[in-house]
Amino acid sequence: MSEHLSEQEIIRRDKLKEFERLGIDPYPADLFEVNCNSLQILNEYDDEQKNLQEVSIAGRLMALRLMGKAAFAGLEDQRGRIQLYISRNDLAKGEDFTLFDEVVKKLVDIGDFIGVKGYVFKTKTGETTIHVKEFKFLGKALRPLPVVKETKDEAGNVTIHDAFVDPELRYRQRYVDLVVNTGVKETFLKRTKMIQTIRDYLNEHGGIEVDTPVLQNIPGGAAARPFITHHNALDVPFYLRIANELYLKRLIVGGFDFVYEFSRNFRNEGMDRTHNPEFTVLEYYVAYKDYFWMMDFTEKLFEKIALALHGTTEIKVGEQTISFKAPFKRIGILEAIQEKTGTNVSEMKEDDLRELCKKYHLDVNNTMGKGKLIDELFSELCEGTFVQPTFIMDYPVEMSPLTKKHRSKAGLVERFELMINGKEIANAYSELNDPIDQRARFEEQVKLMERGDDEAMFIDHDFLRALEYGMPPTSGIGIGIDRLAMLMTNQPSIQEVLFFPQMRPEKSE
RNA sequence: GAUUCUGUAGCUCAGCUGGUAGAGCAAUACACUUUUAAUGUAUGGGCCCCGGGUUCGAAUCCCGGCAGAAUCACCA
Repeated sequence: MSEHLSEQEIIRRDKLKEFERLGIDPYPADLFEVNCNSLQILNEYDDEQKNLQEVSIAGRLMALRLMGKAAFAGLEDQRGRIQLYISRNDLAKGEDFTLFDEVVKKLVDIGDFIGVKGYVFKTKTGETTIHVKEFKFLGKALRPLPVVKETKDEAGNVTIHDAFVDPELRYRQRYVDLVVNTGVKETFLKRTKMIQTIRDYLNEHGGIEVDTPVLQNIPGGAAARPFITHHNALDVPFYLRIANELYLKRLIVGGFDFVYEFSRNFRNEGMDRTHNPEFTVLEYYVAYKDYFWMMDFTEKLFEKIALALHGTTEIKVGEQTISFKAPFKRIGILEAIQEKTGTNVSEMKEDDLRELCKKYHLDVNNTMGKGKLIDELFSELCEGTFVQPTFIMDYPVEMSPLTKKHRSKAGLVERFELMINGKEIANAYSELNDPIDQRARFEEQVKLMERGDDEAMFIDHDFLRALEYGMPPTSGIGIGIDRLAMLMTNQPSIQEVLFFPQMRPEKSE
């Protein structure tokens, strides 16, 4: 860190010496008893009853207006902001006015932590305020916070002055963003509530939350480039997981009927407003179920989340209003392509599919098999058009090496993806539990790899061994938690729903 | 990875065809016991992202870095 201090930082450091001179510890160790919060006071204070006459509250000083022998301050705690009224006489100890004249008027800065005790009242202008009787300094801020102010016009429209908006500063110094920008905390609290809702729902239905390895010998369960690392004692490479699917299925083999994990996954790929190198996927696997059951179960979950967060199933996302009311629309991928292009691709050969892709100016090459070409057609021409929640069903077998073959449609598998607002939010299937078929599918992947597909899967022999011991029919799903959080909080970028989105390291000085 | 735009005070931003810096808020000092973007008066604060070049002279023009944003490509 730079040794260079700004004028304001030097002044704040000098104030520490003043505290010392006055015998006040600017970083006291003892606890400060808090008996309420700002939101409670604003909600519960009744000027007729004169309740809340002994409140004790602590937080960060975010505004200070000195008025000679009195002062108004804004105190911000976890729940919001409350005004304080501080008068010189109230803080006096006999004839000693040090606390007001020195501490409040000179040494306290915006950003400092303070604790106060007093009674609640309403000012002339009707603002609920704490009349401070006791004042305790709790912690000095040596760096000045950006000062963001709000004004309201007659219509009640809020104007924000000097907003702290530079995305780089906001993400690198999220702690400042959280302090200064109202609404940021709200987004993250909603994310937490969303995860709690999911956990409750899964637990209610018999789900068992588990943890499986992040460091894996074989990065399986998805098609993606992994991060690689090295274990010194064993002198072997390890991969950071790109998915946890194969481990959860091993647990189904082991006799658990319903397991789930919020899995932090890592993929060594590009980053943009919908991709972070580490991201969270919820996966759950339920024995003796198929993908139809999974659709029913999952749409109810989404409806529940919407209700828990917004009290309604209609949610505004950007320009769109999305209805999370179950049931969701269901359509086969081939039907979806036919709907958009007018071409029936179900009987087409690989070369014809490649020609069709070229007709739509899609970027294709010879390493792409039939399945990948269909996937290309769908994701380029169709995916973005599904705004309302829609289950896209029955994918080509080539793209789905871990999925059970369709019970009646040749060449397809029992898989669905859930599209919302033009994005894939979930991916699920009737799990492939035939070990001989699974081995053959892995071998297909090896051939793709030999053709140059750098995202084809590795063979996981231990996983095959597990399947050979027998796995019950099972349905499993993966849900992109960050993307779901973006939808549910109406945020346009993944960085807004991750506390600390990945960024290039700051240059050290 | 490609293209476009951006980088000036703690924060938000001005700064023209080149003449070595400005505003508001914040800070400092004084006044003010119900203010609320408090007010009034005064004051201080800058490696103009970094490194080269052109020039008598560069925040400004040119080249090269670095960092960020937006769009596109790959992916969830």
